[in-house]
Amino acid sequence: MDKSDFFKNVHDVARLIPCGRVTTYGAIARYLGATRSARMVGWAMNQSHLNDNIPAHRVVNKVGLLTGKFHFGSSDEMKRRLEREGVRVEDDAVVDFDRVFWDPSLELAL
DNA sequence: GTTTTGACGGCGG
DNA sequence: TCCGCCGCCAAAA
Repeated sequence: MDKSDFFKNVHDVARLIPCGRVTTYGAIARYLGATRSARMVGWAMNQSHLNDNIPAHRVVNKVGLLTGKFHFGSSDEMKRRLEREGVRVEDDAVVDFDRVFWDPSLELAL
């Protein structure tokens, strides 16, 4: 188990996020057993554009804010993709975040 | 080679 | 409950 698998794992989990649901960096980090390494998840997501079919737009911070929107082509790209999947976004924040929240450590229930 | 920053979040005061 | 510091570790300056 190389440390580099952490990034791979992040990407793998990100692909498992169901359509119309969102998760958080911390949730993914916790699922990987690195509760305090949420930042690494964020960095891993930055690398996600190198891979295919990774819905990075479904990953937000714990308050439901679209903190990574600036990493997309345009700041509205992320919001638009989420809304396209049925996730309502208002003022760069996910509406009913608790309701659409998808926790890998809970849903995947390792 | 060292220093700073970063798509965050937990934990302490 | 609210505010602030620390940790995590990789990439860029």
